[in-house]
Formats: sequence, structure tokens, C-alpha cells
Amino acid sequence: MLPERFSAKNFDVAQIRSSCATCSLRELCLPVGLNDEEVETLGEVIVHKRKIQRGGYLHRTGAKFQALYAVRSGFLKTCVLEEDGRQQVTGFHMTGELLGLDAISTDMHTCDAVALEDSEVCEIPFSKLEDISRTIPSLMHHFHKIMSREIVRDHGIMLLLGSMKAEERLASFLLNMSRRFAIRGYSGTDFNLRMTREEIGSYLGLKLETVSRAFSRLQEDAIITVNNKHVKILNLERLKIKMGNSSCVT
Amino acid sequence: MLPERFSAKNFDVAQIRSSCATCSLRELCLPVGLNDEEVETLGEVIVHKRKIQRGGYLHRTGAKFQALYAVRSGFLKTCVLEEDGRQQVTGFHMTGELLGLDAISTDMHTCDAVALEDSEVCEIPFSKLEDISRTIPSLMHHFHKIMSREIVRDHGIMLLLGSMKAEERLASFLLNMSRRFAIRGYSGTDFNLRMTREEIGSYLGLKLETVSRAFSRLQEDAIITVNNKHVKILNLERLKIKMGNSSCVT
DNA sequence: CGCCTTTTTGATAGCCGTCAAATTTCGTGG
DNA sequence: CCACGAAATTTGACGGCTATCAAAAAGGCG
Repeated sequence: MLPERFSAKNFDVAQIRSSCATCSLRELCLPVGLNDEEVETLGEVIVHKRKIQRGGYLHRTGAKFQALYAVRSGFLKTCVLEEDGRQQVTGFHMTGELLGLDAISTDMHTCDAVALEDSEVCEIPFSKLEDISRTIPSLMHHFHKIMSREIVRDHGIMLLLGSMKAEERLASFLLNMSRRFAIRGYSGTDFNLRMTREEIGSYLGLKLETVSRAFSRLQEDAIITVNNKHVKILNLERLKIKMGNSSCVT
Repeated sequence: MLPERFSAKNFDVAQIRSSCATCSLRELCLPVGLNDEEVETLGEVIVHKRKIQRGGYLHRTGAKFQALYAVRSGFLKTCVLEEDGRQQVTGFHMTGELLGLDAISTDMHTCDAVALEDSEVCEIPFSKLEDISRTIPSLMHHFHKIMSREIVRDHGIMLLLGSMKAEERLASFLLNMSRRFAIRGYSGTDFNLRMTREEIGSYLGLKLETVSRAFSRLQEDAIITVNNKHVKILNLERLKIKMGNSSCVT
């Protein structure tokens, strides 16, 4: 059915399907630590990427769980909704990060995942991932590490929500963003936030006005400059001091 | 070397080592959903239980990760320490629950685990668990569910810490305790808390005085009675209303 | 260019943290 | 078994941080 030029001879099928092998995120994402052959195997079960435009949903609370998603490009948030309409943002997700881990427990997604800018994700059917991880121990182990890392991250946020005040929370948040941008090759001191003050506030357990005031305070102290969503970190060290010496939120 | 009566012929070795097969927690713990043969296999890798007396440490932050622990009896807390001495309790752990999941990510424990009463745990060497889970798909899947459930639980606590006020947090906490006691066959409306007001406060992001006041308030409203660590829930429905209609913390 | 959303900033109120002291409970040793 | 001291709990008074309400300014999208 496919035209001649797409036959296996001329075109690597694995690359059509997912191209883990050639993906620039190979060192950030699920394939970390796998050899070429193993990456190939993994790539074969991953469904071609799916696009979500800004504001669109990757999945909604209650939807049947079938696949994990790896962020290929873009930026997403996950949030749990309360009956009274309030939402709590549980995370922001950048390239190479895995979404949907919460859904394994009940076979249903327990949160909404919304794209904050046009995004692409790779779809990883979970049952297939479990299948092949039986034959690739390093993949299984790495997957366990990813889940564990999510737990550690959540504990860090619990610490933040349970014991920091507004300015410390924001400093912690900015340092976290900074580090994650830097890992991906972007500037860790000059970046654009994709989320609103309200979303930051929801994530940090603060009201949007409080977030705004905390931004202004950090700017008055000449630690950062803020112009709407554009943030420049002028003094990383002092930002770390503002955060307090509490355990780093990963 | 062993006296005759301990030879394999007279005594089931698997039972000496761990007795998953005969453990009363089989339906709460890691073996959920396994058949007899699989439980036997699992039981063979589990190291004989270890006792921790009240106040003792199961593990400390920074300790090398080698095994997960299943609570056999007793009650423990996990907490992360900040440099300035403050501690944030990240969880309370009852029989059948698994500890150490956070340590997989870095091969080091990221929190302290302390027994709040004399406790026993089964030690599950993690590398062996991964080995046998390759041959027992249902064990692997169940393990993934357990990790995922921990993530969902943490998200629930983030919601609590980020958006509830003191009385709602305490109500939520009491309902959670109630449910977990009930699952284990104890009364869900009449129980003794094992932790101090300070530990509850740390878990809920409140100061101990605030926890005490919230207890008093619930008692004034005739929703519960409190005598020190002894709690009776007089009106479950009204306690649920106090919590607000927010998503349940698991 | 104009409308709507987002952000900023101010004023005020309320919840919770802090400090303090009294009371009860618990653990240890006599 | 009782007594003593340390730890935990309760309760009050007060202050500070953040939420709330409000309005103006800035930015984004059609």
C-alpha cells in the first residue's frame, strides 16, 4: 500500500514510528542507559507522536489509561480538579518528561493534562512497555527510577507547601525552572514562563496576587527582573538564599 | 548444621524465611493478585523480618538503598529533614504498606523512617524483586500500581497543603486514618493515634498548636471526641462535610 | 484598533504562627 | 506501686503573612 519510497529498504520503519534511536531527547527520556538495540526495540512500540495545540487536553481526569506520554516538544501542566471548581496544579512538564504515571494505579487518569503551548508527545502503550521491560532489565530499572523520582519530587513539593512562605516558594520554583531549562540547553538565567500567575499560584499553594507581589519583591531586591512572563535571574546565589536552605525541589 | 527438626523435610523453608504464603497481610501487601506458586517465589527472596523498637530508625536519609520494606506490624513515619532542623513528615505507614520507594531514584534513601511504635518489617531486596518480577508479570504490574498509588497519594496531599485550611486538613487526615484502620479490620471510628500533635502538624503543614485547636473545634462541634491520642468519630458524614468536597486523600 | 485576559498594586480582614503559661500524660527509677 | 521530671497537650493573647476585594494598567489576540 505504501509507495515504493517508503518500503523498508529505503526507509527505516522504526524511525517512521517513533525514532527513539534518532531522537534528540534520547538522553533525557525513557531510553536513558539503553544500548542501540534496546532503543530500537523500545522505539518499535512507541506510537507516532501526537500533537496538542495550546490549551488542548492530552488527557482528562477519568479517561481510560492506555499509554504513558513522553513530551517531545512544548510545555504542559497537570492539574487535579475539585468539585467546587478550584484546581490544583500538580506539575509542569517539559521535553523528555513522562506523563501519566498516576494513572497506572487505577487504570484511569487522575488528573487533566493541558498543553500550555503547542506540544507534541510520544505515546507509549503501557502494557507493551511492561512487556518489553521484561526482556530489557535496564529499561525496567530506569522506569522504576523515573517513578521513584516523581515520588521524591512530590515530597519536595510537600515540603515546600508545608513549610515555606511565599517568597521562598517562588524562589524555589524559579530555581527549579532554571535548572530544567539549563539541562535542556536553554539559558538557565533568562527564560519565558509559559504559565500564568494563577497557575504558578495554584502549584505553589498561593493566590495569584501573592505570586505577583513575590515577583515584585524579588525584583526590588535586584535578584531578578520580571516583565510579565519574561524572567531574568540576576543573582542565582541570592535566589538560593531566598529559598532558604531547605531541600531542593527536584 | 541445623538440628534435625529444622530440616527441609519437617519445616517449610519458605516459611522460615518470610512466610508470604501464610502472612495475614497477603491481601494488603505486595503479593496481591498472585497465585500460590508466585507467592512462594516471592517469599523466597524476602528476608526474614526485622524488628524496630519504638523511636528506632528503619533507615536514615543518605543510607544506601538495598531493599524495600513491607510493614508487618506496627506504625512508622517517614520524614525529610531540613538543614535548619525542621522536619516535614511525608507519610505515616501501617501494616501491609511498602516503604523505600523514594530511594530507587538515587540508590540512596531520601528520608528517615522512624518507628512510632514497636514494629516489624519484611525486607525485600530490590534487585531480586526486579529479577523475579521479570518472570511474574502480575507482580511487576502490581508493583507499578503501588508506586503509582504513592504518586496519586502525594498529589492528594499537595492538594490538601495547597488549598485547605486547618480544620479541613485535620478532617481529611482523620478520615484517611479511619479508612486505613477499617481496611485492616480495626474500628474506623474509635482508634488511637500513634503520632504527636507536632508530627500531625508537620504532615499537614500546620503548627502543633493549630492542630490542637482544630481538634478542640471538631470536639466542640460534637463531630469527634478527643482524649489525647484517643479519637472517636461521632459523625462521619459531618466530618466529610468539614473536609470540603475536595478530592479524597488516599 | 478594541476587547478581553492577565498582571500589578493598594487597602483591609482573617487565619494561622508565635510566644507564653498552665495542665496532663508518660517514662523512668526508686 | 508510687513519685518525680520531662514531654506533650491545651488554651490564651497578639502579630504577621496571605487571602480577599477592588481598581487600574499592561499585554495579547482577533
